[in-house]
Amino acid sequence: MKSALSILPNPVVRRLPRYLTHVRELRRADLAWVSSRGLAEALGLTSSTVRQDLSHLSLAGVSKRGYETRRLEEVLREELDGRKAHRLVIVGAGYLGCALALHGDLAEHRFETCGIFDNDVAVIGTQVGKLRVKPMSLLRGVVQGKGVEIGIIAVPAHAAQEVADRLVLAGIRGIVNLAYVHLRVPRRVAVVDSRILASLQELAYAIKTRHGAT
Amino acid sequence: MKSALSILPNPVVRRLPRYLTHVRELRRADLAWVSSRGLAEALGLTSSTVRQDLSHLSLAGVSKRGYETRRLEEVLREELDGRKAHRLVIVGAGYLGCALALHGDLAEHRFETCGIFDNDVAVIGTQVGKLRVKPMSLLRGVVQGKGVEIGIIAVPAHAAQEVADRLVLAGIRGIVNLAYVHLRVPRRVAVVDSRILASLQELAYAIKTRHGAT
DNA sequence: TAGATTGTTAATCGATTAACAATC
DNA sequence: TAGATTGTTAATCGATTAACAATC
Repeated sequence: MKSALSILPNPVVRRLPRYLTHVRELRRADLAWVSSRGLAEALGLTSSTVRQDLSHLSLAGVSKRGYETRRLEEVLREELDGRKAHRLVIVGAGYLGCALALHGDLAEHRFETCGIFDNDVAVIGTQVGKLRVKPMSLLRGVVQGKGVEIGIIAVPAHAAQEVADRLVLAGIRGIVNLAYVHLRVPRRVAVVDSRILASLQELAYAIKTRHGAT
Repeated sequence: MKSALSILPNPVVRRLPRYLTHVRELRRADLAWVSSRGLAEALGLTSSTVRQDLSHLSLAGVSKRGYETRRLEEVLREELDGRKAHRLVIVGAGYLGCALALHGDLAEHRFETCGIFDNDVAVIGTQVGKLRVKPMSLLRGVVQGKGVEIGIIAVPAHAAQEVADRLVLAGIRGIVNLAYVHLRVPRRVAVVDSRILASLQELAYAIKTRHGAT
């Protein structure tokens, strides 16, 4: 059992949400314990990998029983969602941006949407859930005023780089990029690409080579 | 230069879309050549990695000049999008499903949307772009009738497993899962998770540990 | 107790990086 | 020509898996 603030290897970080979603299922089914073998089989890993991964968390398994699902969910959420809320803004109020703004899961995981922005006068001012779409000119003020850390780019590919530049200028620390373009940003800003088209391409490749993937 | 049908390591497959999107930028800027070093710097890799990656493709670089951007885009698209179209269905006609259905990029990369489905009578029958939302009862017929290979799950988490089951039953070969749940499917079916919440969590972690990522 | 399961160390595997001869 | 850049081999690094003593 290590300190929760040690730096986890990236492959581990990317597996944590999978553990979390599976463990929630187990809890829903009222299972109080799960073994490394059980997790491994459900997620397509080896039990060794599971034990290695979980050894990074503040959690102790119990011989013969495994890990307590309640505690496991707790530490996974703590590791993934952190202790304080993450503030974010969404840029782009098309279907994709609206889907995000209306998506209750984010708030449930301590991601707080502080604004949604667009440059189209036809949508500026319209209501999306509890938010009203704001013009891009107000982006900087909101980011700095509310201490927003994260920007989600939900605009068409051709506009994404410009949006990224404005987010960087506003002082954002990380970007989730949903557009199918490569963004250039200063090194201090972290970017995670999350693009359905890229996922489709990965999947098509996996199918072509007859080979399950996740 | 190897045959394009050799099996690429997964880390390579996941980098290919990034090369592709960057190379398109270069072409737009009318740059005819790019070196491994140029690509590496733009994408945050080493030039060694770039040369290793590209050596898997049917493409030869030229000493002193690098790779021809036109040809590079061509082989990347061939590798990623394949030669024939991939047929897909979207399940869930909420904002997210509609965003996908209306998203021109898919068709441009040879992903052909053959249907959009929902079980809500309020949306069944409504028009989304060129498609009309169909009831779930017609899923199987469409999948089998049109030879659909891929299903995209764009429904709330609590409904995702059931949708996955129906897609599997219909004979789908791969699933892109946008819901924040872990799906259980038979081994022959490939699943790629593409979840914005997981990307946010990965990003939050990267920010926390002061560390750029992609 | 006997058997199952953890936590951890050591072994293996695979991916990334370095290095350099070949080449334009 | 001299210098830059590829393609590839070898070295390094890191992640996954195997193995097993400790433990409940």
